[in-house]
Amino acid sequence: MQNPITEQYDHQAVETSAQHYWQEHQSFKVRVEPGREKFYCLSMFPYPSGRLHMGHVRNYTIGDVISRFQRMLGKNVLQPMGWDAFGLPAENAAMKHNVPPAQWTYENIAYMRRQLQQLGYAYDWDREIATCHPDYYRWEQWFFTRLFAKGLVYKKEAEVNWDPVDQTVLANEQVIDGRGWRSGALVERRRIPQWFIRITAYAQELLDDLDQLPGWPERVRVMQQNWIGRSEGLEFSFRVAGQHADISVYTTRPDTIMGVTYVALAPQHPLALQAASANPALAAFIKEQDQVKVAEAEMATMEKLGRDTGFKAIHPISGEAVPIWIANFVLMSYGSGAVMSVPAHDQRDWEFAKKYGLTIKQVIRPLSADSVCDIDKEAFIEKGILINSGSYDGLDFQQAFEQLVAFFSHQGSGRKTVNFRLRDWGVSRQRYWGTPIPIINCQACGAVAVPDQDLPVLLPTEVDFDGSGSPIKKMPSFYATTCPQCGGKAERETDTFDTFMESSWYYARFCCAREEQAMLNQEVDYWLGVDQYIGGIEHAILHLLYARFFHKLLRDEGLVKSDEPFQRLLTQGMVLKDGTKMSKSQGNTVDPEGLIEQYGADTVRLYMMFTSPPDQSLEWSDSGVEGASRFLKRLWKLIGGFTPGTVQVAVEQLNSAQKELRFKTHSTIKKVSDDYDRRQIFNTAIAAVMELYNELSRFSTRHDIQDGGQNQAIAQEAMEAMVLLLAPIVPHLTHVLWQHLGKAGAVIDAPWPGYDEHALEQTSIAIVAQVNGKVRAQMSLPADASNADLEAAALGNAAVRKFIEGLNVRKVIVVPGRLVNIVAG
RNA sequence: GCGGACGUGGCGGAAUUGGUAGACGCGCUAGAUUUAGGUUCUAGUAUCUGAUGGUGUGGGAGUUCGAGUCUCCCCGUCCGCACCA
Repeated sequence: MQNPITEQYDHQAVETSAQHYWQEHQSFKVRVEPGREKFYCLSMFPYPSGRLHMGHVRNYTIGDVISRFQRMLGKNVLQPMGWDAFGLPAENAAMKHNVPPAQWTYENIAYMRRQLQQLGYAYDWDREIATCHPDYYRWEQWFFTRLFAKGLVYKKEAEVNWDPVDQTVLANEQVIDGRGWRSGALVERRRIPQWFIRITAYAQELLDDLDQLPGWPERVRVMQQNWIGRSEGLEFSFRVAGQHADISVYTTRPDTIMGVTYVALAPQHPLALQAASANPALAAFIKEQDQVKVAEAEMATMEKLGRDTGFKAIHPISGEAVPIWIANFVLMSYGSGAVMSVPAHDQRDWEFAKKYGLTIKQVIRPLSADSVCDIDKEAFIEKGILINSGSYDGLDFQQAFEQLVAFFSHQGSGRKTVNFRLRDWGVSRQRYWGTPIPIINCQACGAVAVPDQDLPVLLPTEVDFDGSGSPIKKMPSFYATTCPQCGGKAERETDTFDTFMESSWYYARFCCAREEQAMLNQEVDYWLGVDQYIGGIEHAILHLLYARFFHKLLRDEGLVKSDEPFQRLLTQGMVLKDGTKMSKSQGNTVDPEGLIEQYGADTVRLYMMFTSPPDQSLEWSDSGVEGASRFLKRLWKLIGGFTPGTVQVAVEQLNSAQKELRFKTHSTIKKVSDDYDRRQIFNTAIAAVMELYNELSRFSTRHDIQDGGQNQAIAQEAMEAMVLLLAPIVPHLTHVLWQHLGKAGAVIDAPWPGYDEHALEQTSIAIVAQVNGKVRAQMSLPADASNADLEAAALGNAAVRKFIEGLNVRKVIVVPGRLVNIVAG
């Protein structure tokens, strides 16, 4: 290999040289090393859509910087990469370009893998995973059959979008303005049997264990908390006058029960349907509400609408008869699809009551005089003291809650209930390009799991893809089979799994990616949990919740030992251009490949890390890339043009200029180390190194840094620090410069630099003198000056005296090492 | 509507524990080199003022010797959830 040290920075030569070295030495291949501290750094794996976009580059650069930093700290770092390879885009591409989804996917993977390698990411490619490969999805099928045996999965009917022309199920994104995206036909709602996993059985644990995740951003935890949506309340029933059926309701405000003036039903509620069967006007109203629900955009501004059913409910305490209404704001999918309505103390109930002239009865009064309570203007929704509630008068919320729960429990007509907003996870997709669900349906035996020895259920890749539904639904060679239990004729499930299934456990499979005999092996005990996970905020809820859930399922199957998969989470911000998200549909993308060609991978990496903190959005700027490139050229020129010497730094012999530069070097090491490790803010780390560069550059114009003495030694120390501190961000350039500085071994194997406390000690420090909080003078004082010395220096300062002349000094505040503030008046 | 984050030069952003606001980079201005342009280098660059100095972190109040940072109210932007009983 040609020596890439040339006068001009040749990024191509530099990057080829470094990448060759890593490949030859298998630098990033890792194995379990018991007793050695590990670090597992994972970036969310990409969908192989064809080419990398800037969002990928940002995500993977952040992960690579953290990985390389941890490696320099001496840890055994696992950084794997793979492909979230199943999904709808492959099917769309198949139809558009007439190429089988498998071929399209594998071609994209090959292309994107090369792009990632160009960027110099330190991945252990021996662990590469593609989720569409049977070696991967077979274990997902196996695991599903374990859950099936435990009763953690079940089948029930659920709604899908049905295109009556194409005779196919549509994903939500394929429904545009209520019509199929290809046929343009009005989409219908159909109920078909689908598989569900009981995530609700883990709802409480998923909520509680958020407390075990201090390394996650607060907002992600809050989002998950809201999504799980736990509430405590009372569940009880109303008898319906003249009917057998009761109406079960759930309330979080049992204290307002004496204020119930009507009961509201969801349009789909059984009693609503019963009332409609004898009343065409009601039936029409219900049908109308069903249609409105399809157009979700209108939900936001929807007016509250309802109809009286004519039925009366009997209040369980007062025995009073109250009307039963159908209301469009009551959801069939939450609670029991019916609510007790207390218009005085619930704003929705209040609006509804006002509109239809229903009674409003106040039963709560404010606790304090500050609260505004005007039932004529709006509902009073705060908790307070009960009134107009018979024997419950005078109680507060908590007392009323307990007494009412006791009352209903004693009667056997109600109980305290915990409700979750979280629904069970529907995993069936009526799609081709996904993991086949390993179930055989037998007329006699019902749903039977595919036995272990028959796994995997292979997804045929030689398919005729015409786009009207999944091809395997039309392939008897796939679905015709026999029942594993009775041996009779049976059919396979032709649905495939939601692709969130694959991404819910890939982090664990990376620990033992080539294991052929099991889903996971004991290597996961060494590598898990993931110490640092990096990905987009758009996955804050679904992916991260499903993966947490799956981890608990794996734990309960004895496959992993911990409760949570991801210890520390970094959610990187979007890449924007002209103020909006960079995306194909916006037509404002910048192709990373062209940039890498023009400027090199290091410039692209540096720019990405320098422009914004990782969790904030990044505004694209072409001139910013130029700036990053300029800095690397300057660095190259300074260090590449320097000849390293053999003289050691002799701390005791330094003059003040040398001491100053050395102070800068070591304070930079200290600051940058903290930025990488604790703060995870890289733009300020780079800025600090730039400052050190500027100082060294100034030093080199005033002093001969090739003097064979201390100037050279101190300059060299600064250069070595800069190379090491930038190594995680611009690994190629620093690889070559490290060699140039005459160091043995590669920079990736160099230890992270420590700083010398002694170098941080200063003999004199700058102190600010303030008068009444305003800066009036800068003073240079000995570092060991006492508070009294500082005060005396400030009071004696000519500039300060001008401002306190004729005033009484009332107080002097001394902040050691920083400032003196004189309060005078 | 509810929940969360945020608001600092022409721009991206810095100020980590309440202690010199504007680090670093971009852009811009002037000069040097080269000169066809670009590159590179040097100096300057919040704002008002001739200067001393005054003003300044969305607006208003407050706490403090001292507030970009803490408290309250208002305005605005972004994100999430969308009638959750």
